[in-house]
Amino acid sequence: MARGKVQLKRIENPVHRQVTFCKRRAGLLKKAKELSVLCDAEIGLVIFSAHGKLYELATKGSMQGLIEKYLKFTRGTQPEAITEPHPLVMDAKEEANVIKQEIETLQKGIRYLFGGGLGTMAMDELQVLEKNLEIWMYHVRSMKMNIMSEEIQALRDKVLENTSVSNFVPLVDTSYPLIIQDGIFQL
Amino acid sequence: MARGKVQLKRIENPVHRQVTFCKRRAGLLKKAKELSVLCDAEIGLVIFSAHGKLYELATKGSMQGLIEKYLKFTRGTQPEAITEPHPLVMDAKEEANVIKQEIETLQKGIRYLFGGGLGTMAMDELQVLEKNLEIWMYHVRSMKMNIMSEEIQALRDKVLENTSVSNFVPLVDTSYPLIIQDGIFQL
DNA sequence: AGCTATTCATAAGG
DNA sequence: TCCTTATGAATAGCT
Repeated sequence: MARGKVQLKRIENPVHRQVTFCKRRAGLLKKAKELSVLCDAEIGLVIFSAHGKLYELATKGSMQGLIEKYLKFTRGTQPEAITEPHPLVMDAKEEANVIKQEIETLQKGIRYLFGGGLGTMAMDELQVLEKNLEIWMYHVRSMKMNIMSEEIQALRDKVLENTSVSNFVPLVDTSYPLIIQDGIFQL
Repeated sequence: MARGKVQLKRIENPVHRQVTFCKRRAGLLKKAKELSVLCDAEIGLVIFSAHGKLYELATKGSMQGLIEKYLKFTRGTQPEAITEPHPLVMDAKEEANVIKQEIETLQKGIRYLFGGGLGTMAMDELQVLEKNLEIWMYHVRSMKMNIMSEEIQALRDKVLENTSVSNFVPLVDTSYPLIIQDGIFQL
């Protein structure tokens, strides 16, 4: 474009990224409108910013109508799509929604760290993020303890090697697992 | 654009219109992809040609997922939005794929943050990760406390409004900062 | 938010 | 449809 060729990768500088997002978003929406008018096409454009804000455009009619048209169109193309709301499937869907929500919150949290406080998170989102951080912390500490207990075991073996007849009493009992089994916490 | 300024109206010549449609459609799709990559945005673009042919683009995940996200988003904004059972039953496989992709992105973010895979981390790396998690937790809790103290202040103002002569004694003193100033910890 | 130097997109023509 | 080219648009880097 201008004063420097663009790299086709995520712009790391948050300020640059935000500025570019504003400019290019405007450009994209304009182009979409132009194409629709010039060539008599029906266009729907949905943009979710990295911070979750929504920008949209629907030429000819509403986005709702366009979505329905799209779904009807793709139904015909993909005949194996499920058309029956099976109770079991619905349960799985529900669960998937919960997970998606959590992922979104986590992403927001990461972006908050990256962008240096650009995001504005609500209380409930913060609660989820905090809980997940605790879970991660648990994992990290589990791994640390794993490493430590392995090291202890190795040292102990060494000690036993050097004292064939040993009256060494371990300070820490590693015959039972020191840490809780991994996988108890699920994101 | 070139060799002649464009008129913002439907191109009457069908051949010209078709050619322009092809070119500009390609350009629009390209621009949408670029915006998504450069600015980390999630974009959905649907184009129905005048003859009813569909062209589409969904960055990050599937169009189905994006449509669901969009509808969820607009449900909250538009209370009078359609709440009738939408034919949006996505098959579980597709949904799982979307989620997996999101998780991958999330992991990428984490790996980027802490540099290195979680699976094969040495003790010193784990120490760094643990410390970063603590810092993150600090940020999250600071934000929570910010929100809470703001709420307390707002409630207090309300109470003072309603009791012109007040003998109300605050339980928490917010005349001094409740939380440590943000930005003390630096990644 | 504006400004300009550049790069990009593309209308017209072959 | 693809290539070329002249030219209008978009926009990156600054301020």
